[in-house]
Amino acid sequence: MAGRAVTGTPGGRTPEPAVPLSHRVPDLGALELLLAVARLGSLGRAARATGITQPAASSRIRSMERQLGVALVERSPRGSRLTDAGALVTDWARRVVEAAEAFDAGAQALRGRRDSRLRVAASMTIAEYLLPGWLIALRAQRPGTAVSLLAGNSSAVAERLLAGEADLGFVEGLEVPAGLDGTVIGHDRLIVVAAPSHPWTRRRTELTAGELAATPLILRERGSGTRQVLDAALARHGGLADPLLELSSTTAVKAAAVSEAAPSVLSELAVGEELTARRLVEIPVHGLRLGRDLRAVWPSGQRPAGPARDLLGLTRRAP
Amino acid sequence: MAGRAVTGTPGGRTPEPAVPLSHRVPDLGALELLLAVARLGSLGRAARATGITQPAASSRIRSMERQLGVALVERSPRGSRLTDAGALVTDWARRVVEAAEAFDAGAQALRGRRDSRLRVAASMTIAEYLLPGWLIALRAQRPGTAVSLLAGNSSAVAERLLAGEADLGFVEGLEVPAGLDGTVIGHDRLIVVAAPSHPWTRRRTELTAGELAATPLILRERGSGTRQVLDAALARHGGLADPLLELSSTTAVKAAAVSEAAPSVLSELAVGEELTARRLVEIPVHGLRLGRDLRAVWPSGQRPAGPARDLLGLTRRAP
DNA sequence: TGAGGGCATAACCTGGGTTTATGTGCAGTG
DNA sequence: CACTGCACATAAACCCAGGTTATGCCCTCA
Repeated sequence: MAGRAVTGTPGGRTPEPAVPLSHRVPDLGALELLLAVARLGSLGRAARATGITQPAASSRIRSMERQLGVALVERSPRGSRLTDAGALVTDWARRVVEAAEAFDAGAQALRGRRDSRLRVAASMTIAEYLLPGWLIALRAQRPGTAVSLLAGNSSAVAERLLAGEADLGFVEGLEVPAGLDGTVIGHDRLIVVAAPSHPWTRRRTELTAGELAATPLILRERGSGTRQVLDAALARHGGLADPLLELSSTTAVKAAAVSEAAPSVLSELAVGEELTARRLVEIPVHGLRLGRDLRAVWPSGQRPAGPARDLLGLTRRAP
Repeated sequence: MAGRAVTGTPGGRTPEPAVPLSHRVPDLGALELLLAVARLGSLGRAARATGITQPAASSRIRSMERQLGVALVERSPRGSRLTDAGALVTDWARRVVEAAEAFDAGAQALRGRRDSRLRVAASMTIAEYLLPGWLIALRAQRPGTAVSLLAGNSSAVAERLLAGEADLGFVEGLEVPAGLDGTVIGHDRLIVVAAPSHPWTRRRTELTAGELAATPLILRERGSGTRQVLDAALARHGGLADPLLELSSTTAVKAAAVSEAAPSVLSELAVGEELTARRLVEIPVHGLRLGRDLRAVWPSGQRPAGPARDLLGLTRRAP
């Protein structure tokens, strides 16, 4: 039997670094401070904006420069400007801070107690990849809104809504669960991806569903949402071959696909960045549709109002 | 006069939070530890993997749970497993850690002294969005390689290569600078984007280049690479209208496009994530090609060898 | 029932980051 | 030409998050 369940890291992964990442990368506070300096053009103003004193900011920036071995800001008696290297570092820092903002938005919703003003129930994929961005936008637009989040599969989401334990739900799937109304807010598809070095990226003829079904892939474990969709879609093409590797997290699958010599099937949402950076390449498959709608749902009849309506507005394709 | 140069943050931006992000998000060390727990299934093993002792790990996870107000791991006498909320948090944490890894890879190259084994010169866009990913991959594949990075425009890259001060260059543009050989490794295009609520996202007829030229946009300041390309492309369509807003960083432009009522033109690489998360929508423009090739370049005749060859291999579309 | 793996608690230590207080350099101004 | 304002640097004292060592409890398994 070929498909062994493996939970560890795949072969070509970065080895555990001798000195952990956190000792080589400035902490979030320092990165935020750097962004503030870039934005405001002065250490003192940046200090005030981040709620610390000017000497603290000065020392923090200095120790960051020492840690990175690069001068980041040019001090002058009239303010501070980024150096060229500083501008580059700031851009990288911004991506870290943005990820941290998404983390914060999600975590805040997750903590939310039952008395939150807006209770959201969402499927895993949506909760993981889309909700944090929406929540950041919601916070910008309606700063007061407290959100709580419950993540589960479609039927769990439906249950919560029908029990009155959630105000708005998000599900991915082909149809609206019974008892709910909904609207399509976007679309997700499973796509076949491979490392740029894989032979499939050089094919002249399109891959067929049959070929895909016959090829051992790197996949999420059986029972995951994406795995179910894939199993169903390929049933008519001879069924899925035993996977080359079964991993328990989407990220592990991506990492394996990047470094191993095998293709994988993943949600488009999960691999957006890898595709634009060309760490992975999409392989078109002839005649295989693995799309599914993303829907906002609510109990039949009760159109969302108040904060739920605000959030819904942020998520709609084109209102 | 419509186009005022503004460097501050645009209107609808998130206000400076009362308590900074860094106090609401666990630090990188804690996030790394959480990932290790997820991967290894035990606090003790995770502690060892991250170079701390078991009690330290225990206390760190506990304080993270206190901070977030959510139970993340389920302790048992036989190990620790993530809770549902923990799995979600771990996914968000992974994105932060990945951004930090990219930061580290870039910073390490930036620090690289002149004696590094591989000296890379790259254009801003490539250095910002693509190189960090490549460097992570290179580190995984050839752990020893020390890389140094110099970022500048195409002519600066060419100069460095010809002066023998860089081993491999990356440029975006329509042609290979004189004296260099090169190979196309990818493609970038400028695309028109707008917030999902913008009327342009609902057009039935495709936007024309003339309409685009006549519309006040949110743009990078004059002199930036993307601005030059856009100016040139729209010259024959009546020239660019005065911008609605001129901002000095790509991220500021993105933020403004998301929250303001005006479209923008940005590199596809810069907005990949916003597009997949549908915070921005691409607006097709009839008959306007704003593509440019991404090329690896080196001095004529001297085909890259050694580490330069390794890096080149990682970046190629399909070898 | 003893051994071992896994987590929690306690007591103590350390260092990075903070604050307050003060000094230096430059620019614009009456 | 001093004076004032602003920006950054330095110094000294403090604080606490996170680390370590030592130990105990709990559960499982041979």
